[in-house]
Amino acid sequence: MAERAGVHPGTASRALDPALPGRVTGQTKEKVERAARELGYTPDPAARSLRTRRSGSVGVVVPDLTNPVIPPIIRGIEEVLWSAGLACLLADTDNDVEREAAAIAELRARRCEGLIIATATRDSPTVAALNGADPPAVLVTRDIDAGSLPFVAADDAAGVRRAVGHLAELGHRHIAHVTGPPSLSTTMIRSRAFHDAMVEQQGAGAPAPVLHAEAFTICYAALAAAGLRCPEDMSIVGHNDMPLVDSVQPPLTTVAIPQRRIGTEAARLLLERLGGDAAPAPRVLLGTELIVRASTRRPKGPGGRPSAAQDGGEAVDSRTTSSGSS
Amino acid sequence: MAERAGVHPGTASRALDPALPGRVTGQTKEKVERAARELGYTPDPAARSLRTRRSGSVGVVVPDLTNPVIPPIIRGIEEVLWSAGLACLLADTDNDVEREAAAIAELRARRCEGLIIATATRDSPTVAALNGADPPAVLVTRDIDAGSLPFVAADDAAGVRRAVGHLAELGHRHIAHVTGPPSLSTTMIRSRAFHDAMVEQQGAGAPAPVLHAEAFTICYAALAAAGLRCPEDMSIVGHNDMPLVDSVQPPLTTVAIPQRRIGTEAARLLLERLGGDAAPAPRVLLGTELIVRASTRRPKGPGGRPSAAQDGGEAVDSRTTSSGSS
DNA sequence: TTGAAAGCGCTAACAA
DNA sequence: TTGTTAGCGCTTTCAA
Repeated sequence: MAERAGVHPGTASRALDPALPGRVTGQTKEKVERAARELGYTPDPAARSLRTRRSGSVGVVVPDLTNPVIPPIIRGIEEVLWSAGLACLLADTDNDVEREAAAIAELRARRCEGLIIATATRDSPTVAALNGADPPAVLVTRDIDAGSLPFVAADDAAGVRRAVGHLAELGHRHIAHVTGPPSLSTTMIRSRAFHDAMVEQQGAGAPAPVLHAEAFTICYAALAAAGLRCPEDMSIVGHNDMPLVDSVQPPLTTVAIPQRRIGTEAARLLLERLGGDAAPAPRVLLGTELIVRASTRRPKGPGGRPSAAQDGGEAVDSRTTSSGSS
Repeated sequence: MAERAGVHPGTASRALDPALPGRVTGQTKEKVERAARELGYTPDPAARSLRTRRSGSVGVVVPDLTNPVIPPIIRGIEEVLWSAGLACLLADTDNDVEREAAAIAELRARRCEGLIIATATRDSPTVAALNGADPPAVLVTRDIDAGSLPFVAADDAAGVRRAVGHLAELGHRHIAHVTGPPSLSTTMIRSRAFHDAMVEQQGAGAPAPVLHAEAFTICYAALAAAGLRCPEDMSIVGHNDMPLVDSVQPPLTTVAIPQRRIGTEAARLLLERLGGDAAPAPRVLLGTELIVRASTRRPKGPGGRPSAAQDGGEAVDSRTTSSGSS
C-alpha cells in the first residue's frame, strides 16, 4: 500500500498515525490516505501489537449474562472502552470459580491490556492475585475481602438503609432481610447495613433476622405458599431494578442501582490505570434510588406481621435518592 | 524460555504444539513444558497471529444486550466458540445502523476470523456486503432480504401458527397480531405466518389485522388504558420467553424460543465455515414451544371481543412443541 | 528429532 | 519531512 502511494512504509505508517500532528506533509498524508482507501487497507493489528506491545483489548468477566443486572453494566463498559479504541473480550463464567480462573488465565494469555471482573467471590484467590499485577484489573459489583483492587458498585448500604427507613416510616416493626450467599461481598455489605439500620431504628437489642437464599430472586411465590399476601400481610422491598418487576402483582418497591454508570465508571477507572495513573485503589460507590410501588404499605394493626426487605427486582414510580459516595 | 529449556526456539514451539504428535522427544517435551511452567510462559498471541494469519477471535454484534432475548444466545455462542479456542469480541450497536456499520468495520479491521450478527435489518447494505466475503458471517434471529447468509433463528412461523391455533381452539374468532417494525425479518415472518394461519382457520376473506409497534413489548398497559381486561375481555399470547412474564398479572401465555440453542447452532455453523466447509448458506430454524398460562381463555359469549396474538414475553407451564426444521 | 534461518507487517530510532 | 534499518516473538521450511 505504501508502494501504491509511492512512499516508504515508514512514511505511510506516520501518515496514518493520528497522533503527533505535522509529522508528515499534507500532500503525503493525502496520497497515503487515498491509497489506503483504494486498497481497503487497514493496518494489521497483529503486526502492530507485536511491535507496540499493546493488544487493544480488555477482558470482561461476568458471572452470568442472563442476570439482568449485568447487561446494562456491560453496555456502559463497552461504550467507554470502544470510544477509547479498546475492544471487549467477553467471558461468561456461569458463576463457576474454575471457569473464572480459566477465563482470567486465557484473557491474560491473550495479553489483554486490562481486566474488568464482575465475578469475584469474597475469597477468590484468582482475583486476589490480580492485586498489583499486570494487567490492571477493576472489580465491579462484587468485591474481595483481601487486598485492595479498584472497585465500582452501587452504594448498597445506603440503599438498604433507605429501604429499612421506608418500612419503618410506614410503621413496620418486624423486619427481616432475605439476601444471597455469604460468599459474595454484596451479601455482606447489605446484611451488615441492614443490621446497622435496624439498630438505629429499634435499638441494639431488637431482632434483625437475616436469611440467606441461594440466589437473588423474588420471594412472592414463597410468600403465597405460606398463605400470606403482599402487601396486606407483609410488605416487601426488592433490590436491583429489573424489567417487569413494576408489572408483577403487586408492583415491587425496590432499591434501584445505576447499572449503566457502574459500567462507565469501571471502564473510566481502568482507562486511568492504563494511562499510568497508579493512585491507591479507589472505591466508587454510586447512588441508589428507592422506588416505592404497591408492595409496601402501612401495616393493618399495630404489631402486625413482619415486612421483608429483600434482594432482587425493580422500574419507575415514586423515587427518592440515597446519595452515593466515592 | 527455549533458552531456559536448553533447546532451540523452533523446537520449543514444536514441543508446545498439541497437534502433530511425535514431532519431538518425550524428554524434550518435558523439558520445554517445565521451563514454560517455571517461567509462566504463554506464547505471544500477536506474534503467533502475525505468523499464522489467525487472530483467534470472532466478532459478535448485537442490537441491545438489555433485550432479554440476547444474553442466552450469547452464552450459547460463547460456550461453543470458547471451547474451540476462539474468543468473542462483543459489539453492542444499540439498534443503530451506523454503529452497526462501524462495529463490523472495526471487527474486520481487527481481523476477526468470523462474524456473528444479530443486528441485521432486512435492507442493511453493510450486512448484505458480508455475503460471500471474508471473514464468514452467520446471522442470528434477524435475516436480510437480499443474498443468502447462513441464518439461525427460532421457527417463528410455526410458533405463530400454534398460537393462532391455540386461540382458535379456545373459540376465539376475532384475532389480531401486534408485532414489531417492518424493517425486521422477524416481523415479516411472523405477520405472514399470522396471515396464513388466519386464512387456514377462517378462510381467505376473513380479517386478520396486523399492527406494527415500535418495539416488541407487553401490551397489558394499553389494554388497561382502553378499559379492557385480560383474559376476561381479550386473550393475549406473547412471543419470546422472558423472565417474569410468568409472574405478571395475568401470567402470559407465550411462544417460547430456544435462545441458547440459537447461539450454539450459530457458533457451530460458523465453525463449520471456518473449517472450510463452503456448503450453500443453510437456514436453521429451531423448534418453539407454546406455554399456556392465564392470559388466554375461552371467550365469554359467542362473537366476543378480539384476542390479540402479540410479540414479547414468557416461563414454565403447559407446553406444546412446534417442531422446527432445518 | 533438532537446529538454522527466514519472514509475517508493522513501528520507532536514527540518518539523511 | 522522508528513507533506512532493525526487530517485536513466533512458526515453518529446509538442512543436518
